[in-house]
Amino acid sequence: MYLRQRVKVLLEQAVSELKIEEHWPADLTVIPDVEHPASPEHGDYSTNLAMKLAKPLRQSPRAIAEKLKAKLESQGKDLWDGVEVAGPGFVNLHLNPAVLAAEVGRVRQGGEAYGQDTWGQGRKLLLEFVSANPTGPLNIVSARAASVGDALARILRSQGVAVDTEYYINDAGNQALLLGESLAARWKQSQGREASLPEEGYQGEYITDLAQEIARENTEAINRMLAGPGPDADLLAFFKNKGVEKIVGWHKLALADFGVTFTRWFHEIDLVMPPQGSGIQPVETVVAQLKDLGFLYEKDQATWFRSTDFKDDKDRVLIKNDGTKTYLTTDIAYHVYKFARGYTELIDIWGPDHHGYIARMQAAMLALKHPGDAFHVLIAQQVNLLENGAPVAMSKRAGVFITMADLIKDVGRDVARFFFLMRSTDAHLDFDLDLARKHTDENPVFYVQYAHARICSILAKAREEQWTVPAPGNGPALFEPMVPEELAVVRSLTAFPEIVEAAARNLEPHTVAFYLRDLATEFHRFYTLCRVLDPEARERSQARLALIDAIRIVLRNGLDLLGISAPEKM
RNA sequence: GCGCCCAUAGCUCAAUUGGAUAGAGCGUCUGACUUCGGAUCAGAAGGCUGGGGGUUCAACUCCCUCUGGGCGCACCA
Repeated sequence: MYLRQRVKVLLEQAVSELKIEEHWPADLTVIPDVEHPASPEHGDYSTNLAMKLAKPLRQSPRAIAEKLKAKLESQGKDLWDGVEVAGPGFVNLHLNPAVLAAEVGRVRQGGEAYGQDTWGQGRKLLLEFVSANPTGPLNIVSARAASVGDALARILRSQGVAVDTEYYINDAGNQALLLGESLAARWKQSQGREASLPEEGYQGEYITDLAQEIARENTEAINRMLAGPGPDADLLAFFKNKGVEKIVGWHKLALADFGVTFTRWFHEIDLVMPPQGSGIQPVETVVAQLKDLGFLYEKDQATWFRSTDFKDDKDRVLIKNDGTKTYLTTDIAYHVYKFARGYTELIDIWGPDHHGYIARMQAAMLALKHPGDAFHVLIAQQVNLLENGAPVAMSKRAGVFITMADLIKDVGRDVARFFFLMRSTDAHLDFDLDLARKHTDENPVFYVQYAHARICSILAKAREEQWTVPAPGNGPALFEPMVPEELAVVRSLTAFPEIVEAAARNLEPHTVAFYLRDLATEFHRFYTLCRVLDPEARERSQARLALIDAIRIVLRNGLDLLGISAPEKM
């Protein structure tokens, strides 16, 4: 049990005892907030419990705080250096430095598992992200979504949540058709035949290149089609299928280069025509369900879903008057299929242009009786690439843009990931390419990695010089009193599990990135002021070796949660 | 016009989800090791948290309103 959890338990015990002794109402339920005060004078932990109880108990917060203080003092005697009531009714808890020192051993004993927890066990979650149309290379927003999704998966898993990740390939709709038409047109043009790109077709140069590539690899098949009964239709379908396959291949490659893998790549087409034995309910089933539930109606020869029953702005068409289904229809079926596979929670990460889409999908999930909190959408906001202080102009339509693969090649995997994870997901992000390219102290990712490498270097030197590094768990405790820099860094170490837990609960991976930067700062400060290997003070040196080893572990574990490497040398 | 997101130091962003004196990085200025990695550290300057009103012990955080930005508002995806 991590430190704060122990404090919470003590607090809960105190309340339940006071309930009896003070005749507090038995049905009194409070969840104690135990937090780190902003100011160190206010202790290691502090709770606002007394203020929260003031109203239901009709007593002054300070009086309640005094009672809590007395209880805590007697119960956790060996934990505290002091307990005090402060301000309007805070109870501030100062930890005994020996307790803090012991945490170093706990970190080292935990090793890779330090920071992991089990409260998420029993949750079965499907995280869907990127899911870009297979009509062109992945863009920068996809890179951001990939960073966030992958980090979230790692963070949630570390808390015991069973997470699968999935990529949805939109290969059954208009966009895929347009891709096929664009490819076919470009190929025909290359053959000197009359053809023009469709109105909304894809114009990028990669289309022309891809068309050539497909033609080159499939000359026989194409010749057969040309000689067949319906060459145009055959060619369209052929180029569509081959094009999607190729582009999905690009996506897989770019993501693999980025260190992002998915449990499953799911094809939209499988909902339209479920493969034999797949157990997938075709999209019509969902339409029928919604109809049975009374949420559908006919208007203007189309079938509408009354999503306004669930707070959507307007009702949505599911089946168009030409008989085909909208994107939403298949997407609803997809999400139903996610639930059908036993996932109790769905999280989707969407691009900024889809936020208007959230309400209708939530409406559908509610209509189909899935609890409102079982489906959650995160928006990965827009990314502006900056170069020489000015935005990099990009136009997807014209095919002029920097792809995810370009970016990774340019700045590297670790830098790209860290930059994306330095911002909260739903905030716009300015990505400074010049800064990202710099391998200097200005680049924040190196600051954190450098701390790790520096520690590894000291540990290597210690081995070289035959220092004994105390074994995890039973090494000498840090001597007392610890200097302020040591105390500060140990406090940061004890906060790590709390940070990861909060990041998982709130789906905010960026807090881990901020934490790591702060921890690196604490270490660098400690390093500057405190010599680790000092022949004049062997015992203290051993304690400090244990300390930096604990820091190393937390830095590595934290970087790992973000999918970023922890180099031993730089 | 309607809906959602955003507005915090010169710039880019945090703020433990309603907690105590709003914090970092970059930039600017001033400093620091003869020794474990200077990709480092210390200090200074910098703020009416866009404006106004409200809710309460407590508001950057919640509610209302105004201003200024972004994005949506398809029988596209």
